[in-house]
Amino acid sequence: MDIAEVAKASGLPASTLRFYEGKGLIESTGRKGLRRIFSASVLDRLALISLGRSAGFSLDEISEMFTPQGPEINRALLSSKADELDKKIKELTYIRDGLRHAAACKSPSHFECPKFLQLMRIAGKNRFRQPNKLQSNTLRQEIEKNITRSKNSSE
Amino acid sequence: MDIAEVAKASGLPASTLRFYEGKGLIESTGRKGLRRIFSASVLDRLALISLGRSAGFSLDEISEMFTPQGPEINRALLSSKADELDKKIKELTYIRDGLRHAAACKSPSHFECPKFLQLMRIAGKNRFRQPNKLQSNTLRQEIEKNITRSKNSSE
DNA sequence: ATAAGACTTCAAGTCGGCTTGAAGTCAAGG
DNA sequence: CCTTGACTTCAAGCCGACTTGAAGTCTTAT
Repeated sequence: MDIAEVAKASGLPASTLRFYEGKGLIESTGRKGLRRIFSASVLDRLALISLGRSAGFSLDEISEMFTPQGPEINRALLSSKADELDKKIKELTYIRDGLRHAAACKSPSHFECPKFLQLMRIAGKNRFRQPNKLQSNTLRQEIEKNITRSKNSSE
Repeated sequence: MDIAEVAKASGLPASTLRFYEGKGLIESTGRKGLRRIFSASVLDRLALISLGRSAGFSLDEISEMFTPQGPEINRALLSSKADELDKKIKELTYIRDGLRHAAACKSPSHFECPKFLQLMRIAGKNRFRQPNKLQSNTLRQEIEKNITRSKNSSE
């Protein structure tokens, strides 16, 4: 497929596809003259990237998930990401309930509604000043530590 | 409280507080010389802003939730936001399950695992090329339409 | 053979959400 | 009183994720 076909099939502009290729997120299988040729499997990959983005992962994080440096790190990383998502889901659930309640509540100001405040407090637990980008360094380091540990213990 | 106290109590840097004030997200109750004075209630507000941010809302969206132009729009907006969150939560749940499965799955490549692909397909339903910022224009317009409609019908 | 038009590269621009820096003001303690 | 250091303003800078524009190359249809 050429880039226009991929663009159409994926819904992403060609500029984004080039950008992603530059970042190493996708690969073209070759060139015909200057023009990139993609295999259809790039569509799965793009779907996954899109999904990852919408789950709040950065492009760099997504490419980490894709490019396993060993067979294990990928799984560990994946499941750490799943845990992250799990926390996020719980948080969002509280916030959603808070919003729903606020929308229905008769209190003149939401700050005067104890139920709302409580939901917000639960939602805000152990999260204040969370960074813009998830600090995957820490995450990464943890995983690497684990792997090192398990390598060591198996030697 | 002066800005340093608010900063300490909220965990946000003073620069962010000034920035938020500039955006109209928070207000200082006065000045002492040049220095801003805040009332303690700004902390609730900041907690809410933080929460909203972590729910993925932009500062502009958050300020819309705060500044009701009528008594009704706020509730309608809030509950639209809750619906948005609900969709997001469902999506994230599928993605999380997908990641968990991928982490546990024996297939050499995730693309070869039918279960994973299926989860990803469900997660990806009706979402491809979702914008960076939620297009709250549309949302807003819808709400305004509703309000206009209900005003008209009640007149 | 040539012209249109789809592709290419690379640099620069955009947007949101802040942060940083320079230059100035002011309150409080010694 | 005067220094110090926490505050102030305003402009510019930064990061991620793209988009846009200019200038060039190729394919293809006539």
